Amino acid sequence: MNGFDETDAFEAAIPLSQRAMAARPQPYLDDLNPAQRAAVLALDGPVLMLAGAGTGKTKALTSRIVHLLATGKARPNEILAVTFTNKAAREMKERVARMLGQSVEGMPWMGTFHSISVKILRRHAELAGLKSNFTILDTDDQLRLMKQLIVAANIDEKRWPARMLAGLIDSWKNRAWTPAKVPSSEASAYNNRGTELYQQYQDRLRALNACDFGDLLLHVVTLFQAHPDILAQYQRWLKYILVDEYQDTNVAQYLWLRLLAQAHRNICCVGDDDQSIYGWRGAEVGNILRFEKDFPGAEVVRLEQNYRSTEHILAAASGVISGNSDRLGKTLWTEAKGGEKVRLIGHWDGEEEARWIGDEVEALQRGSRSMEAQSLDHMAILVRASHQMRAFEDRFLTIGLPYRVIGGPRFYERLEIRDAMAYFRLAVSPDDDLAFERVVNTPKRGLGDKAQQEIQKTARASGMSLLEGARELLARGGIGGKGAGQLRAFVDGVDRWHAAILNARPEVADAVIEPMVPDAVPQSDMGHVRLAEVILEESGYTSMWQNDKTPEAAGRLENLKELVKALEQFDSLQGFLEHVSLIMENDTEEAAEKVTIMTLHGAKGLEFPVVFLPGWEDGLFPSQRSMNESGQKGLEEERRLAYVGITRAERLCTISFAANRRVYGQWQSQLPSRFIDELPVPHVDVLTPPGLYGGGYGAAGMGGGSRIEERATKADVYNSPGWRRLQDRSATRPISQPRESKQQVIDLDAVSSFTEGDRVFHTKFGYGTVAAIEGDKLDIAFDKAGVKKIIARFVVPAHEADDVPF
DNA sequence: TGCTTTTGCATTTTT
DNA sequence: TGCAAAAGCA
Repeated sequence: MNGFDETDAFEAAIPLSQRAMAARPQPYLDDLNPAQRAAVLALDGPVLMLAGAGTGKTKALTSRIVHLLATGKARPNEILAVTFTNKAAREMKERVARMLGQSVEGMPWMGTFHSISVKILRRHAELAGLKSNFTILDTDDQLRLMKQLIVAANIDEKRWPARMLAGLIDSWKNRAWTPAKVPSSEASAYNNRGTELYQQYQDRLRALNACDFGDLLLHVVTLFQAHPDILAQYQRWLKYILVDEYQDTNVAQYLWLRLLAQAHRNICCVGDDDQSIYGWRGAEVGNILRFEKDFPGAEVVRLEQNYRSTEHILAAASGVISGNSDRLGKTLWTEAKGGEKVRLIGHWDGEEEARWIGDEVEALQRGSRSMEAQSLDHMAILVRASHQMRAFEDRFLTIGLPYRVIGGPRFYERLEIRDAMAYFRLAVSPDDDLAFERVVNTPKRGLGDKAQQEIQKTARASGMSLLEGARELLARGGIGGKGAGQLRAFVDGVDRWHAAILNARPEVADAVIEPMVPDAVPQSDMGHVRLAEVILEESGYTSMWQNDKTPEAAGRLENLKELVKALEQFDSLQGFLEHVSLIMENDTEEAAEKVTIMTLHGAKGLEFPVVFLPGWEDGLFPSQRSMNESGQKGLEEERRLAYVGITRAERLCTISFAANRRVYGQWQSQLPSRFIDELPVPHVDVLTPPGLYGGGYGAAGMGGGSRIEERATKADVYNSPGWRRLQDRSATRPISQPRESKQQVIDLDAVSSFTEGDRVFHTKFGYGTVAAIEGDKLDIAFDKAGVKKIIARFVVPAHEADDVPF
């Protein structure tokens, strides 16, 4: 048992001289506005800081920490400061350090819910039925485990997918329900077998000495509930609690906090109910709405002065969010007057929208608008769903506009990285069965389903790990032919690597707590880095990719190299594994200037001078699914998402929608988002239909390039049903010209305007792609009709043809 | 076992 | 439409 050695966290060196701090003047207070100062000064008792977008919440939060230290109310190791993301935790650390003028190594309780939970849980693992060196499973492992249970339970995995079970169990854990506590109202979940499988899953996890993410919080909560003495110790230690993004807490996190805070009640929650956008993953807006009831006598401070956006942008955002009920209510204001109104523009279809935004980005980059030239880094396109990104990527690729997509696959989620990590896990703990399964036949060792099932059976029969099972199977010759030799080599390899780890650092044999984030100087022994290379070499994993001739192989080897390099910053393999299981991020900040494309969710907490918000169409945004599944609640969350989107913009915010959009390959006519009607008219500029300048088919300047500057004089144009206007537009928009002249336009430009790869439409053959060009004849690969040779003037660019009948 | 064809499906995502 | 996973085939 490793009870309270009181080593790292509690007895950590306290780098600050309390007396010096207390005597020092407090210049950080002068930097704050009255509301911020009030939030900082109210150190004792419960405080709810309602911080609107861009109101300097992090500043207030960090000042508060500094103030706690400066007044001597708390020592650095007595402050619990919780965030959701590692990024937020890092930022807070950096800012506190900067304000103090020294490092925050003495603040061990500043981190994410999960990282702090791990720290607590490792100390008391045995009380949760685990060993302190438990592993943290990733989603992959989780699903694999559940699949096994589902198969074992004779459930048709088609009808009841593992994903569904995973989601269900996750939602239960978010509500802090252990299997025993799942209410009977949930009994019908997952074909009536949800609770049963949940129990089995937890049993399996315990047997594997593993946790999933939900467990980290859940175990801590149940631990605190079952052991008041332990809870009391933490309550005594953690005198002051600060919580960021409180509106995003789920029930488990809420209980976690309440348990820790209930003794001294020095809890300061910072959040914005209007920015609660994670209800679908368990966040309870109710937590923040209920704060004053939970903590009677709480001081509520509103930060409403906004330092980010222009008044028009704020007014537009306020107008939209005011449509929600159940708000705590805030009114953002700014001293900055003037600026551009929020721009609103409708487009014919999604492609045109992408084209127009691309052109706008370029115009802004050149500085040809009323704004000085803007770096691409200052511009962002924020979409509701990631599939919307494609249109922009396509367009930006064709015009050569550098962009970055945030939210792609992460480094640590890549196949090769997970494989390599599984090898490391196996080396660290050879009884990690999930890791074993993952790599026992990667690279191919001739161990197919049959051989693996034999191993499983042997292991299960004598209740040992898969590695031991394999060992025994080999010993009694239960496995034949070529697989045997390779399995032998694999088992020996794992033994060797494990021995190497024990050798290098004998003291970690029983998994003493490793520092969570290994700061600063790595130890001089390069043992584990070399060992990692050796593992990848000896296992044949590296050569597997070297022999692979697919185009991705080179990249994968690169990634592996990067992984090994990342190891250098840690002082052991297990320290690294711990870090990675909690920190799944890839923040490769590239130097080159690029426009950012990301989801609205991903944009929370960020800001950009110029923001584009495309796809404001009912069904897409607000998302139909959200409304179907969660009704009014869903709609309100979507509205908050709109609010988040608008408030990301500092100076220029452009909202757009398209009349037609291809949804799963089908053309659909779209209605402008209902949120558009909620934009307050005086703060919106309605742009008339865009001209086509530099558009696709070589007709630069043709359609009257300056049309873009025209603005509707009647601001309420968009109050009329938007789609009617769009119908009108379909008749008058410059590029289509009056119908009769269309043919002529094509005649003039057909030959030069098509290039290979263009999408075209033919009245008889339908849609196709230009495969080759010979003079005025095109080889076109039609989607339905095969390849045909067509005279150019008989086809039109595909987007020209998309006059969807109303 | 590995490749090709077919089918089914399709928000938002952190830890 | 386009992708990923599963079935089907050599």
